[in-house]
Amino acid sequence: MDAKKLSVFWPEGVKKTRQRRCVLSVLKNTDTPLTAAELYGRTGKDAGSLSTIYRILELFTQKGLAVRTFILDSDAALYELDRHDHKHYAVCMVCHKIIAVKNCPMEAFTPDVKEDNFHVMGHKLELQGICGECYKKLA
Amino acid sequence: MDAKKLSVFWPEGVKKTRQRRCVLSVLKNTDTPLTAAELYGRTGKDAGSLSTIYRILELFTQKGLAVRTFILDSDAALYELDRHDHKHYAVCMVCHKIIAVKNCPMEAFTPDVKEDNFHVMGHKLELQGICGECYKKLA
DNA sequence: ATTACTGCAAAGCATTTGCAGACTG
DNA sequence: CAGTCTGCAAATGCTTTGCAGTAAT
Repeated sequence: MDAKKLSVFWPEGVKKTRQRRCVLSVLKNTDTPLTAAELYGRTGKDAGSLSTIYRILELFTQKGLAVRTFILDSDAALYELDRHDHKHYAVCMVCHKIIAVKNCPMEAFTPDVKEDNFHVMGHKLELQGICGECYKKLA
Repeated sequence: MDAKKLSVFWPEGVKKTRQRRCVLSVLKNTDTPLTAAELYGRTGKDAGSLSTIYRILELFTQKGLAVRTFILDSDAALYELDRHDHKHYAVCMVCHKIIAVKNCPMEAFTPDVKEDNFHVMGHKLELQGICGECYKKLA
């Protein structure tokens, strides 16, 4: 993750610091969303204190660099680079692995909320189930 | 909400207390999910302390009487009676009103996670947008 | 009576914030 | 150098828990 490549991402007027570079780098090299704590653990503290990581994640989110999500009944927020690829997730109920879903059911769907005159602007879909590996292990 | 009707819901081996009756009654008469705090406020303290409400909600959830959800970027858990009606929600981005969606896009959809051999057992869908009232108010 | 339930207060997480010092541009 | 960012520690908001007292069967 050399600085040149990262600089492509960098928004105007945002200072480059070791911590921010580090957080961006980790996000760039991960394809599943991470919690702030996971990022903290995964960076060997190069990304700074936990509070700094939270601040950086909020900054990135505001600048449109990252997106924040929540998964199921978990209470920790997940962050990932915004790759603009309209992703959804399947979550394994056994090992909690997170798997990207390639296609989206909403593409050809018009939700029936018209009677309320609701203007749909986006959606969030999450599949629950059991991943192949865990399924095999089941008796 | 007389006791007779509520007793239909009551699971075996669970004691009937004023607090539990009260929580069940409020849930029964509401069609949008509520937070523990909302329940607390709405019951005039008949449902007991906040910690009791949390305990009751967890009990109901374990007994299959209620279901727990999370909405978008909110961090508070929502609870509602489990009416087994496969509901989804549309959430207004302005006033945060929650509206039930009548039909489900997943009915005729097979998600493309087969390559991972993922066994889909359920899903969660949430629409984001602006409700009719808020839309009108926008300049 | 026995056993389970409640209230209170304190503890636990994830996340946010105040402030003084450190670093970027 | 000026303005911003970071670290630390304390504060917050939601939720859980320990314990002693209270109520249900």
